[in-house]
Amino acid sequence: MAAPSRQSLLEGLTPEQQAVVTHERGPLLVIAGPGAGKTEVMLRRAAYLVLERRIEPEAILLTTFTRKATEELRVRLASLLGPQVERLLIATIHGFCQWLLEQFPDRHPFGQPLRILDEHLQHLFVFAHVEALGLNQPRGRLGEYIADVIAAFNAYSEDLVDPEALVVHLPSKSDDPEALAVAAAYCRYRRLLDESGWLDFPGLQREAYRLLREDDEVRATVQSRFQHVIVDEHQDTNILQDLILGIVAAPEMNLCVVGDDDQSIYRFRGATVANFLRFPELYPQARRIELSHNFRSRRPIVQVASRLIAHNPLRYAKTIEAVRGDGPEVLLVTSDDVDDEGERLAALIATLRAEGAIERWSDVAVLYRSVRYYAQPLLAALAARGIPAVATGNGGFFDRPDIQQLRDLIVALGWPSSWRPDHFAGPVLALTPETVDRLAAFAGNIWELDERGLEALGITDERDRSLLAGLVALRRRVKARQHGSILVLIDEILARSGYVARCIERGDTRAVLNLAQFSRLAADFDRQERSAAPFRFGEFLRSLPERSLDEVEPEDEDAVQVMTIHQAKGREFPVVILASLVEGRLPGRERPARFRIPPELLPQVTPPEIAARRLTDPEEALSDQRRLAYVALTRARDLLVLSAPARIRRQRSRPSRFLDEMGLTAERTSAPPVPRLSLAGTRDRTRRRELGTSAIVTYATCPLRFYLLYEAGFELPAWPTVQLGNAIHLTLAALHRRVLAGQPVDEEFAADLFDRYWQPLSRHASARLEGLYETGRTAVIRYVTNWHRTFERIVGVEQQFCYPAPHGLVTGRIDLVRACPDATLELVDFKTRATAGIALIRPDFQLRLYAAAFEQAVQRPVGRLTVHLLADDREESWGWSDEERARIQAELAAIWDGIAARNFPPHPGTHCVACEVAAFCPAMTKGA
DNA sequence: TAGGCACCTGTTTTT
DNA sequence: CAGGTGCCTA
Repeated sequence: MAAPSRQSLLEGLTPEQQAVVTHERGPLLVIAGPGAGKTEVMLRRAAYLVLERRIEPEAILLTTFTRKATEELRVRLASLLGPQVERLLIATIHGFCQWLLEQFPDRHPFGQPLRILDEHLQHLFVFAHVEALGLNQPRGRLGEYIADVIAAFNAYSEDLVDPEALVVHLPSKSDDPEALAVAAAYCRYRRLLDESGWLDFPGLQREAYRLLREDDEVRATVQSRFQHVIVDEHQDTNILQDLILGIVAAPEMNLCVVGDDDQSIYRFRGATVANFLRFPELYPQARRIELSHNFRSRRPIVQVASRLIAHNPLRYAKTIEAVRGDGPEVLLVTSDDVDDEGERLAALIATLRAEGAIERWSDVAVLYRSVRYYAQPLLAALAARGIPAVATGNGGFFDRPDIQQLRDLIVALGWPSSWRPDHFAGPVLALTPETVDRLAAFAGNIWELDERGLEALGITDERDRSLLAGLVALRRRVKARQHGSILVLIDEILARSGYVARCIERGDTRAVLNLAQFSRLAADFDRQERSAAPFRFGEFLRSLPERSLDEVEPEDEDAVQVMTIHQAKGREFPVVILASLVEGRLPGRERPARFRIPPELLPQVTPPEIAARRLTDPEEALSDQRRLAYVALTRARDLLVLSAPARIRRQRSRPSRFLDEMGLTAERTSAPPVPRLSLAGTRDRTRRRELGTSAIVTYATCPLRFYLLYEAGFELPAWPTVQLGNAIHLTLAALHRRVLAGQPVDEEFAADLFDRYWQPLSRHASARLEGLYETGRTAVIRYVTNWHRTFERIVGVEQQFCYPAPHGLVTGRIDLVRACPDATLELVDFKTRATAGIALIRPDFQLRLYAAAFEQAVQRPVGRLTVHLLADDREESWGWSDEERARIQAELAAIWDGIAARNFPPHPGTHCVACEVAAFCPAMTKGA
């Protein structure tokens, strides 16, 4: 691929955009309004630094807000930079902190690998330690209380509140016993975390900040590596994050922050637009560039939005130019109350489609401040008209009957007295009505029945009987504590009932996605709670805040997009309807956080006036909501519809003050005329994505397996053989690294390494695991004995690569790279399975894929591809030719097309015996 | 203008 | 369930 020239990096950009790309050194503030093309400009700047200024890619740090955004940046930058993109650090700020801690494992007490509490794990952690934290007297529901407490903990951490100082000084500032209890709990929480070696998300940042500040060597290393720091979405950084970035960029201050003060909507989570607004004050030498062309929205939309946001007192004043020119006027839909509003909006959407203003339902997005609470009337009205809609942020995960039945079954397996007859009647088991009746009439203990007993009960259906007998057997395993994990129970129930296979067969992808989410929830539980006790799992589920989990929706349907304004951020739609513009909803009533930090207790890093304003100023709260409305308005490309009900339900209410501020009056109107739109070129491009080689190989063997594992994201019980594979993999990687470092290795060293990597994985001792341990240990020792002659040829270990294929980015890691006598490279992949199992995973395809990707990335010819079969103590090799390169590229393109077309049929074959999702597969279960 | 009672309503979410 | 709003009364 030819590298883009300076010319092409600047092509098609406005002079302001070009100035951002070519800015030489020193702090740079980029104020980028909506639709200003900021992502493209940022990426071109990064590419420009590498290609024109000859900055090493490693010297560039690019941070953004979400992981999804980092993926998008990586994929898009790959088309400018090629495989070099791998060498830049593109990460969320959390990701950067994690990277930093991993770089310096001996400079902090959190070990390696880091154990990070994600959202669910943090909830579980607090839930598991309620009593130790002194929080066992919750006010209201336990789940809500834990959520509030966690919010307080995270706020304390991110504002660098010293826990000891908090308990000492809070009593003089506050007489709220609850707040005092939470402060004390925070102290214990921090101590518990430290003792157990877990890091929560704020802890990750706090620890990175501490290292950067207190450890001169870490700071010097990091500062000398990153000569350029580019920060996306800077208006949504919090105080701690901004401090971290400031230190990293400190020596030369090549700190480029990109953002829009008008789109800062994460205040409730600790983000401070002040970081962005104070940038010129903090760095007086900073250059300031405004990107004020809007390439997205028609002029009336830009005008209305600009008029609204001008009412915010603290902002950079800006004039935005609507490049796309004039368009239809903004529509105002009035209604009696929120039920009426739903009706009218549904009718409007139907009309838009009927009159050809839009071509697809998904051209329309309806935005609410809260989908959970506000969207029901619209969803009902759409459903009544048969208009498809997806509502993200609906909180309805546990409303699904299948999820309920699965949950009830699991709890009942461990705690039979929780069993109620109606738990039998659900879609997962799908028992016949007669069976359900018989079971409901039965007064005894179902778990004590065997197959004959079930027959005696009058259960005649053979499938029902064997399914129930299977559950009884499972209950016995649980009772004997032999089941291992909650994940095993889910897997067994889904496999025995055939529910997943039935869902796949009738195309119910929604069910599959939600079952996968349930499996992830259980995997989190298993990771934190080693008890595997169903009762505890039930308690955990009950402890989750009400409606805190969304029902997962399939993305690919053509459906009206109903979502929260927060979720719409960064996206665009031809038609946007901003609904429920009524006082009390947008703007809503400000409710202060349950546990507040007295500003006096904040450490000196925060200017007190900012701390105070962020937390308490009602004017700032209103500004925040105005920004929220602004974000919503500016999502629209062609048509913006505002909807203002006269009341919420019965109580009188007023139309949102924001309507006045936009210069619109909420006069009652009849149905507004529908304008004609020309939507040419407004379609979202299909998202180019990043795929690992293992995912691609999986698709190549069986698209359905790929779907279940990588699209739906099923968590499955770890098969013992997978444990073995992991341990061997880690062992060989460490062994090879040592060889590469020029240090001696022998059999004893290899065996010790294996012991180290095996032990943490074996929780339950069993004969099976003992056998696997012996197998692994032997294989590793034998490898050193018989293959040490190849060690001198090792030139790369666990070599990462990425390959910008035409359809997306392929990433992967090669176990081992050896030099060949003819100066070509040999790529080696280690396999634990015996030859019989090997044919099933297409190692030749995998290695050719590696070769195609790797030779691009390192620009050295690959001559030989090798699979090392540890179980058989032998290697198998292939050559690598132009012909094969062409073939693999064609195959890769076909795979990518298949994934993009969402084509996921099962591909049955001999490999199915080794497939962990065979029991979910219609092709397998039908035959059986 | 203050006080009391009835009635209504009910954030946002990423790492 | 709990806190706030609005209406009514004194």
